[in-house]
Amino acid sequence: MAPEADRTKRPTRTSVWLEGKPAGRGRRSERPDRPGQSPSSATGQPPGSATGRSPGSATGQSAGSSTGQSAGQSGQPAGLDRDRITAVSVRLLDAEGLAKFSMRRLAAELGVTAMSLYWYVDTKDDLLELALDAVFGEVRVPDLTDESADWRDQLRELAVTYRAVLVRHAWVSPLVGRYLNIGPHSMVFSAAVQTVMGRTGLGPHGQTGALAAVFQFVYGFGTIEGHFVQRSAEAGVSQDEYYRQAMGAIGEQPRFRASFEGADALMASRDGDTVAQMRDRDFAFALELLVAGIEAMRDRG
Amino acid sequence: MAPEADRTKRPTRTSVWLEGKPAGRGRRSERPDRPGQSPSSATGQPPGSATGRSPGSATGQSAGSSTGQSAGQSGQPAGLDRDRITAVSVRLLDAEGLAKFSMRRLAAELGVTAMSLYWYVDTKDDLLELALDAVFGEVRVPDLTDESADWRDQLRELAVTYRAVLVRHAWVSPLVGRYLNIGPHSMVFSAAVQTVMGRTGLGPHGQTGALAAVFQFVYGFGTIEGHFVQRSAEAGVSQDEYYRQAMGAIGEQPRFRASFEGADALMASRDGDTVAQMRDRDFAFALELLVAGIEAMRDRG
DNA sequence: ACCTGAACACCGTTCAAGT
DNA sequence: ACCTGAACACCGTTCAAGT
Repeated sequence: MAPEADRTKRPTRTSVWLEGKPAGRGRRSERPDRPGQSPSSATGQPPGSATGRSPGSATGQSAGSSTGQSAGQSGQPAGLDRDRITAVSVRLLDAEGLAKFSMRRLAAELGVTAMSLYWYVDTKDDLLELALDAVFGEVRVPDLTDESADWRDQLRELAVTYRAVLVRHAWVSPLVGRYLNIGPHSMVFSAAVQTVMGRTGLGPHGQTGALAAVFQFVYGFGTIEGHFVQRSAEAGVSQDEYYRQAMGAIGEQPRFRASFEGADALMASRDGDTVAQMRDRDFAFALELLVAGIEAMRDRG
Repeated sequence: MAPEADRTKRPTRTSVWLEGKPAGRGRRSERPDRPGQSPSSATGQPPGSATGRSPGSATGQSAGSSTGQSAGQSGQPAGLDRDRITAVSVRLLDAEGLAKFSMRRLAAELGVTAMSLYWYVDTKDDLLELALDAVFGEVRVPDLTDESADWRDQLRELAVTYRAVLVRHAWVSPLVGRYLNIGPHSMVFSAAVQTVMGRTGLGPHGQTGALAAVFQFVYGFGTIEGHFVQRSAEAGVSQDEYYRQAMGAIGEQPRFRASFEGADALMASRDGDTVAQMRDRDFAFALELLVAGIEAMRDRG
C-alpha cells in the first residue's frame, strides 16, 4: 500500500488529556490520532468527575526570570517538567495576556530555548490546555456528600467561584471555548455542577437547560468582567477612572450625542457607587433571578 | 518643551468609531489619543442607540478571489473602500476563522498588497471592529414602537437573533469581549435590549441585573455552540457524528472509565435526538427559565 | 490620492545535530 | 534523555518611495 497522502502535517488529536501515555510526564507520545470534541461543548458543560494531581502552586509570585537551576548556555538538564512549565505559563498568561504568550517568551522565562519545550508538549495548544486545567484547580467545590445542604447555596458557591477564576485569569475564557476541558480539575468542577443540578428537583431535560442558563451566564459575565479588569490594569488606572474616561470619550463624539441619554441616566443612577459595586450587585441579582427561575420551572412541572 | 517621550509606538485610541473624522472613509486619521473602554463592558451591554449606515451585504457569496477591478501588479486604483474591505473580511472570517485571518491573507483576497489596507484602517483591530459591527447588522430588532407587544416575546426575539449571529459567525464571540461595541449596528441592538428590559416592570437595578442574566447567558451559549458547529464543519462530519466520535475517544481512555456514568446516562437519555435538537431544547428551556425568573423577581418587589 | 517593496521584529514548528 | 541552531513559512506594522 502506498503511504496514505499524509493528510496534514499533524495528525488530529484534540486534547493533551487524550495522549497515549496516561499520566503524561515528558516524552513525545505516539499520538493516537483520535478525533473528537466533547459533549461538554455541545451542551455547555463537561461530563463526569475525576481525580486531580496538583501541578504545584499554579499562581507563583516571582515574575522576574528563570527561578532555580538554569542551564546557562550549552547542553543539558535545566530542571524542566510539565508542572513547572505549566505553572510558569499561568504566571505569564496572568501577567501579559494570551496575545503576548508565546513559546519563545515562555522559554526565555524558563532560561531555555523554545525548542526545549517541545520535549514536554507537542504543541502550544497542549500547553494552554494544561494551563487551563491548572487554574480550574482554584475552584472551590462545595461538600457534595452533605445531604442536608441547600442546592441553592451550593449553586451560588459554584457560580461565584467560577466567576472568580474567569476574572482572575482573563485568558481562560477564550480557551474554555477552544478545548475539551476534560482535564482532572475541570472534571471535578463539572461533576460538581451536575451533582448540584441533580438536586434542584428538575427533570433530566430541565437540568441540562438550567445548567446552561446558570453557567453560560457566569461564563459570559466573567468574560466581560475579566476583560474590563485587565484593560484598566493595563492602562494603569482604577476601574472607576477607566469607566469615566471611556464614557467621556464616547460622549464627546457628536455621533453619539443623540443616543446618549440612556447611558447618562445609568451614569446618574450610580449614586456614587463604584463600577465594582455595580457589577457585584448585577451579578448577585442575576444569580437570584436564575435560582427563582429554576424554582418556577420546577413548580411548573 | 521636549517631545514627551513618545510613550508607545501607537497612541491609544480604543475604537475605530472614535476616529477624528466622523463617517470614516479612507485617510489615516489624526488619532485623537483618547482612552477608554465602554460602560457596556463594565455592565455587560452597551449604552444608547444609533443610526446605521449599511456596509452593503456583509455576507457575500463568492469565496474565490478578487471580485471585480483588480489592479494587477503595478501602481493604482484597485477599487478599494472600507465597505468592500469589511465585507470581504467577514467572508474570510466566516470561511477560515479568526486564527487564520491576516492582513496578508485579506489583501491577497482583494488582489492587493497588505500595505494597501493601511490606507483605509490604522490597524488590524480596526478592521475587526468594522467586521464585528457589520454582522450585528444581521440582528432582527423587534418593533419597539408597538405598545401592545409583550416584552416576553420581544426578549425572546432578541435572544434568538443574538444567538444566531454568534453561531453563524464563531469569530464574533472573542471580539465582543475585546472591543467597545459602539458601532452603529451594535448600538441599535443594545438600545433595543435596554428598551425591552425597561418593559419588564423591574426597577433600574433589576433591569441591569436581568439584562446581564439574559444576554450573558445567550453570549455564553452562542459562543460554545458556535465553536462546536465550526469544529464539526472543519472536520467534515455532521455534528452528531462529531459528538459520537468525541464521546468514543474520551470513553476509550481508562482515566475516564470511572467518571463516565454521568455522560453515559446523558447519552442514553437522548432517545434518538440529534445534538442540534438537544441544544435547541436547552436554549428554549433556559430562556423560559429566565423569563420566569424575571417575573418572580419583579413580583418579589 | 492611493498603492508598493523592502525591512523590522516577531511567530509556531520541524529537523538534524549535539551531549 | 534532554537540549540546541538553523531554517521554513508565516505574522503586523513602518517607512520611504513610486505614480
